[in-house]
Amino acid sequence: MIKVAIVDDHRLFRQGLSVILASKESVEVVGKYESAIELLKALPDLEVDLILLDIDMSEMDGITAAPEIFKIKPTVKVVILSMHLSSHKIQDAVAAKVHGYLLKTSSDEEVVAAIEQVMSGKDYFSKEAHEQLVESFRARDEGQEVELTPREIEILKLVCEEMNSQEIAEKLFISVHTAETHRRNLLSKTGCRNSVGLVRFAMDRGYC
Amino acid sequence: MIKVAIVDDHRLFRQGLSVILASKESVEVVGKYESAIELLKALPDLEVDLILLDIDMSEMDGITAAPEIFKIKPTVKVVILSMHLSSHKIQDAVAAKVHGYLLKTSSDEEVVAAIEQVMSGKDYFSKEAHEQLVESFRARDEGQEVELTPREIEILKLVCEEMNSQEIAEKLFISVHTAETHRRNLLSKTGCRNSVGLVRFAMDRGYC
DNA sequence: AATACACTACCGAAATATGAGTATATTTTG
DNA sequence: CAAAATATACTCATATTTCGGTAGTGTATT
Repeated sequence: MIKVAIVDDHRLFRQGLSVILASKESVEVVGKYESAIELLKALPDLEVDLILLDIDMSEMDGITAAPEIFKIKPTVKVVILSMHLSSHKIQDAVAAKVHGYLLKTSSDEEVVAAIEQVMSGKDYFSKEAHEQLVESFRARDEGQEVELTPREIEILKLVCEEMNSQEIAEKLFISVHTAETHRRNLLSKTGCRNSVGLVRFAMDRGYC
Repeated sequence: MIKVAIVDDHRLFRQGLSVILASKESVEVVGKYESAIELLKALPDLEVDLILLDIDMSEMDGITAAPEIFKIKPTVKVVILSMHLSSHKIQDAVAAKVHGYLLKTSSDEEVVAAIEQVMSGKDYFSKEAHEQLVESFRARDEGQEVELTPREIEILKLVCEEMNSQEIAEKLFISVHTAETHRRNLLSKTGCRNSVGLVRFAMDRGYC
């Protein structure tokens, strides 16, 4: 029996998945948590083989939580359960060294298959996630992997709050020129045409 | 036994909820659909008392679907199951005359309670949804109920696509002045400070 | 020591957006 | 039909963004 924990802030989903998995022969649900923080608290005393981790959670998202999980229990397996097919999230998930990525549109059979495969030592990425990943690598070859500096991210967030360069400068105690330079660099790095593009970029990346 | 149908594009959620509800005495799940369109197709021949309807679906969202459902089966009850607590969505749901609004963070007991209450003829709105609704009405008293004209929505969408007034004008075969006027009206109606605010507004309203 | 990078700051100019008005044609609606 | 709402177009003025440069300073890495 594979000991599985479920982390998802939607109680109905958590309970439903738990009932489904409980009916499977190879799987045993040993814990349900409504946030990554709760899981992290319980983890040291938890006997668990694999964690099904939601991404979109309010307090701490799954991808941030994964490294923390591995710090506490380096041998535990982590499989991401996500709603949407965001290429950045998949890339982040891979970078966080999770062992699998599933969509909530999957069937229960696929979840069990993924759990079993991951426990056997192989990673499991759903077909859609896999395709998205391949596409991302292609796009990377084509040219751009957008890497923002911490300061740029800071400026980006303020742009998203409807602030103009003047206000950003005042808020960060820098010159307007500097704020403008950062904005220009943001535009050129992201390939956006204007601030509208920046907001969309920021939202896609989860910066706001 | 109350005959219930479930509409949600996440198969795991759909199946999980179905299993949960199947174990309840008063409820019988008579159908599961992964999109509103599928449900609408099946509806004429479906004996159903109440439909649990997800909001965030790719093809047709729940709130758009509700009126179509009532056209086909005027007596059926509709309860919205949503992930997030967006005040606009709740308002839209109320406007669409659905009979209930639940969050996916609810417990299974609350879902059953809601189903039973709605079937008894009363509406059921979760505590959080109710509070949000009260707040919205307060905000309405304070001043603004933002109503955009179809043309304004059209301009708004193009703004969200990183187009400037010149390009919008060309695209819509109107003068730049007109495009600019629409933009300014959008800013003043929504109370936003710049285009960045407009994008966020548009996203919140589901225009993009 | 040299190189690279991030952050900072500036200049000048062109393109766009925003603010405050006015005005008219068309469509919708009571 | 008349009134109201909507879409259209304009002027003048100012603010802001965007684009093209250049460049010093500190820090980390090779």
